[in-house]
Amino acid sequence: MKQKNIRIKDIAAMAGVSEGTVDRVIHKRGKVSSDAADKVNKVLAEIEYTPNLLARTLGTARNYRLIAVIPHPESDPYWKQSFEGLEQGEAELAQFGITMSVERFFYDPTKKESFQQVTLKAFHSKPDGILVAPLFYYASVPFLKELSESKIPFIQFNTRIEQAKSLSFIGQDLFQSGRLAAELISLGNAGNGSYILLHVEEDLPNSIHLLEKEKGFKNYFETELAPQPNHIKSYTLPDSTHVLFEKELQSILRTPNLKGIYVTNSKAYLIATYLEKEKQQVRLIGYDLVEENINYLRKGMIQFIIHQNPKRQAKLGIRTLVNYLLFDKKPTALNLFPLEVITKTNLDSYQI
Amino acid sequence: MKQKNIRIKDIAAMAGVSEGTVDRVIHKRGKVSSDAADKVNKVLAEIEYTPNLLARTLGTARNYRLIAVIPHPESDPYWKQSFEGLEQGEAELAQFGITMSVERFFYDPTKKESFQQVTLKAFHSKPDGILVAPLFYYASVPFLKELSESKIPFIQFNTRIEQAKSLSFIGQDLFQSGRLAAELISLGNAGNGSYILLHVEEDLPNSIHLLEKEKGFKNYFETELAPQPNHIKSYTLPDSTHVLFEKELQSILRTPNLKGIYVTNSKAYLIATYLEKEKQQVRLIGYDLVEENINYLRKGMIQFIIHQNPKRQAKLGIRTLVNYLLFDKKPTALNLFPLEVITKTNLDSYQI
DNA sequence: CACAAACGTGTGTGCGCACACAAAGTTGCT
DNA sequence: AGCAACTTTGTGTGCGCACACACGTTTGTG
Repeated sequence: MKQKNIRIKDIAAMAGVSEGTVDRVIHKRGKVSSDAADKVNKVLAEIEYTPNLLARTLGTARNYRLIAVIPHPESDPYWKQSFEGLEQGEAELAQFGITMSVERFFYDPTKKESFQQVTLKAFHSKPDGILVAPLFYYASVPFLKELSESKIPFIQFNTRIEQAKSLSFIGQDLFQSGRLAAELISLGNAGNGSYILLHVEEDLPNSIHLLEKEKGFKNYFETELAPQPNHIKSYTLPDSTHVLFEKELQSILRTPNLKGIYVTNSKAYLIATYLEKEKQQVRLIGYDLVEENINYLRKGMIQFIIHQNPKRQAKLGIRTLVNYLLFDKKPTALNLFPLEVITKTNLDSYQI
Repeated sequence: MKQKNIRIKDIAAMAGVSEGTVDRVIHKRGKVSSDAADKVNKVLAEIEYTPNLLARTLGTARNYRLIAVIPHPESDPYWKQSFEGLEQGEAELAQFGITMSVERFFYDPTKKESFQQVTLKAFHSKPDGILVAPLFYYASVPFLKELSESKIPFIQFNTRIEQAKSLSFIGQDLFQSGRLAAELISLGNAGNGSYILLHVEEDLPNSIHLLEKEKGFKNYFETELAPQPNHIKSYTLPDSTHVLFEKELQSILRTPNLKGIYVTNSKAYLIATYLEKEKQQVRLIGYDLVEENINYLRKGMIQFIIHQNPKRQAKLGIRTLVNYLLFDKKPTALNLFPLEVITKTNLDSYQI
């Protein structure tokens, strides 16, 4: 005879008290004599009570309000994918009859002020939980601190502010990401060569995440390929519409013995366009499955894309917040996503 | 004012009938006058009714019995991971108070007879659903046909028998997998060279999945690297304890201008051991994150591992069957997993 | 035309839990 | 002792759905 799932009712019977008392003990609502509490706790210690999540949620499910703070989806295809992840996460909830609204607050990823403005608004609307991509370090610190102090649970994703006491961080280890890029760019290129690291269209001082990648990239060459005399240089390129963009890129491409270029964000396609025009053969590595990158990956102008899976990150963010709010499930503090390597050949297997 | 989630009760009110009638229409239980049915259908057409899965499951949830047919977990670390995936999937269910048992039927992956025996047993126990890894082609075809005929829903994973009418296939595109291996093995190796494809400890004629990989591997060289004069050869190696194993491997490793070896299963570490002993530098590519492979990946003796994520495959298999049985959700016929590329550097990001 | 069978429809119950509220028991104080 | 004020305990209700069952209506048959 199988031991069926144990219900509160069963526990009550075993302990010789009423269901209400068991409920009070489990939820620590007080108003229980130490005598009764002991009896219940004794039973709870023996058996392993796992509440039925279905029943729990069905009965309760008040209206939660979540806020997601991310860069504007139109600012970059990458953030568009995050946005879609939010939508998927929300749809998933609807299935379970959970009326949980996910409001989206967008900011301009190139403007710190825009981020500050939006986070202020988010904070004041007092949501039940927040999912935030804190791109700007100095603007994020006080905001996240405020959240902690007012006990609004929040999850960081994509970029991590370490000292913030978030429920969880969802994203990748960017230092390792840089190391991976270095490994892939140097693979099979025995002997000495020059490698370029490019930050394109970015406000570098404000972007810890890019600097992390740079550190990792250089670290790999130092630790793994030390005896080989490789030259690593990093550059920052302005907006591609800027007059200087082309000029500076041209001079970069004239680096002697240039073996590879590592673009630290999703803009590798800008470089690929150039290489194609000049018919120059250099190994090119970038980030994110955005359409332009995919095209150049297919053509063979980009060899590797490191995929961050923004969609899955956002979806998991929503799911994690829900689990916390509804089911009282504490997530792991660090949820590091795999560093996914995409090539021309396995690309299709990653398309949904 | 927000439109709350629409319930059966609401539909009943809108259509001017009772809840029971709506229920009968939705579930096509008959016993409804065409008059009443029309009214309900009209309402259903206007709104988008999404039943509350929580409530639905809570009320029903009879005891389902699933059977998983996989190679014995001790036969190979790979199958151990599948096994763990089954466990995780089952644990997930328990949370929701769903009493669904997942019985495991194991077979010896090197013995067709063992597979036949186990599948027969599985079939006769008349479960509500089956999850099967059909490694043996000829033994699988009649079994899967029987399942179809007796309307037992089943899901194939890992290996796919195309003509079988399974609910879904969960796994990878093995042809592409071979192509990917070819791309990675040839990367940066300009010019001509010799590449070896190795089937280790396998009963080749019975293993379509390995032949698919071989086809893909060769296809890549033909289509993508055609002008380069590369030599591709494939070999089959016996059990590593066999006297011939060492001898044959030695002769293979003496192939002139040998650039890379592609091992089509999880046994790449056997080759790595050898290369290490002989201090030979050859690019080595294999499958699966089993411990021995991981060690050699860390040492740099194996350059790439293609990861099949057996754990996630198995977990998803369970989940898919549950969704089908409990929620009446039809899965996609083909659920192709990404071909994940693991290197020394991104390995840690894949470890859980 | 009466009465049974077939059909159509509405109501009731339980799934397991959370939470509100009523009932019972205890204590303190005059 | 008597009563208020508090503490502890038990019972009831609803979440949305599936399904059983009872009631009401139509149709068929002798």
